[in-house]
Amino acid sequence: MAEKRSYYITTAISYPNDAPHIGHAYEAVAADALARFRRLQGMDVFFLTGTDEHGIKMLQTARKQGITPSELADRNTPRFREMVAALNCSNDDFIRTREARHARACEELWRRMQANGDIYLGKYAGWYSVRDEAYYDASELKEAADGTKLSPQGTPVEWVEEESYFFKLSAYQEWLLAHYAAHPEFIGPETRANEVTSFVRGGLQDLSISRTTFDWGIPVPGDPKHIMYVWVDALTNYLTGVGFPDEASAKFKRFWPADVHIIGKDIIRFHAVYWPAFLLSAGVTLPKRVFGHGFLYNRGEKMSKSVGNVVDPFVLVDDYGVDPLRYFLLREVPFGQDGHYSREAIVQRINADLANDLGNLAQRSLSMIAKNCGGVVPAPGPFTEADATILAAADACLARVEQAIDAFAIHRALEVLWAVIADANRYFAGEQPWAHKKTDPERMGTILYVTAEVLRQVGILVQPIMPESAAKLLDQLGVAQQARDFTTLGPAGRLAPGTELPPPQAVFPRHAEAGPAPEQPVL
RNA sequence: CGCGGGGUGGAGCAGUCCGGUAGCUCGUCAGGCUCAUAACCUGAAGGUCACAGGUUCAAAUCCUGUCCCCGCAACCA
Repeated sequence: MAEKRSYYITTAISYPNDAPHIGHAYEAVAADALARFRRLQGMDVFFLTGTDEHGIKMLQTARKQGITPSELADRNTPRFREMVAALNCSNDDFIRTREARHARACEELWRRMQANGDIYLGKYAGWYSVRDEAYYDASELKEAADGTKLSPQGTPVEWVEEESYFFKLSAYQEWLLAHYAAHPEFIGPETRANEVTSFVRGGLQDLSISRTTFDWGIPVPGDPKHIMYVWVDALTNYLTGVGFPDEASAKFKRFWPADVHIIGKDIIRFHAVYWPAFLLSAGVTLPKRVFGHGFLYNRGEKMSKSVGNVVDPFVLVDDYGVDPLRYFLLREVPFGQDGHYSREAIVQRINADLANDLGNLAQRSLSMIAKNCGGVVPAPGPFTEADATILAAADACLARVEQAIDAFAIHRALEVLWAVIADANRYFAGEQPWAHKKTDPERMGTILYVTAEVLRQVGILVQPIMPESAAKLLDQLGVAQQARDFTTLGPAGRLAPGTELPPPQAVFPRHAEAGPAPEQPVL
């Protein structure tokens, strides 16, 4: 009995200083689809998400609202948990960085970096941007019209002097470059890898990794007036999630190193530069990949509360349903690139792809089976060339979809499936099963069988994207619960003639938008 | 000279790395079918591939320059 391969996938942990928005939803859904895909491939998957509750921004937001940071975290973290649930994500754990297990992990990581001689106490004097949570070199600064200094990102900076621990990041520059060269798959997509490489080539400075100006965070071991820099804290969640520092634990041995960290493109630097350096210093194996997805824009505009185009993921789920929303996000936006969303685009996808193409194919074939084949899967006669061709196309899907998923091209995987769905609609129209009803019922049965078999395979392959809808479709095809993983694809799991089918029901109804889209831009 | 992405038929995109008949989805128009969720199938119209030079037998694709748009920098991943 071959041992199952393990697969550890994470999202970035969300910053709960405000309610979740569509960007969080997008990342969670993408990671979930990947996790579900690997499970169906037979892998032993661990999927982690959570919230990053420390950091000075939490402190500031809390102060503004007149509450403590822990109250703020307690108020917002549940919203993220609920969002993940509302999106039907299959995460195996949900980590909060305030948990005791996480402090243990951070402390241990710190001690090891220290033991390795990479942490030293110094004095930091520099231009600090509170908003960016980062120090900047004087040469990086810009000046505003009124003469005040701004960070390269345009945020205000102030001159700060404090005692601080430093991490010898500079010592890792060459090693990082060598690592990128030796593992070109480490950073994806390629454009992000190029950015990171050129950033590292530009030279790395030691990183200030502690603060003494506030106490919201994890204290430095042995020097508790220092609080760990929020990124040391946040990145370590990936280790905490699988049991670090208990490296002997079954979980840690099973799942570390992570197969992939799914993150937003804006935090690539932390994951592709700092994180591997920390881990190398601490003697912990590096994650295999870091993948930065793109951003979603509302009709080409940045979402903004003042413009009124912020989209609440809960509202989208209510309006369109979880599965259509998941499908839209993963089909419309090439994974790794930026994308746009709008109500029109979502409705367009739902109606064209889900209702017209897939839903209608199921309906037209299943209703004929219900009416003309006594509601059981018909026994096919000999296959014609057309039958064999469409079956072969369906059988070939798995390999092509796997290839796309391996490349993190989720949208391509869906393209592959929808190409087969289009072929099947063409096949159905061309073979005209209804024309054989009276003259050649066996031929009709064969066509319906072949169509249903194509639907079975599509249904199985689309489970990671739309778990509930795929389940409904497979129910209607009489596919047993235990016959829905990828080993049943291809000839191995052909529909069994004679299987009784439930009365067909529309799986993907058309969506009629009530009234004009509310967020029409008036520009 | 802030950083990054992009300008391809009405809309949104692929193709650009590795030059060689310009492709897809949606929309439009015409036809077909009638099993089906007014769905499905077929066909058509529609593009000097931002602009200007250059290299080449040949450029959307390579080189140089120019113009324009968008995102980051603000309650963002």
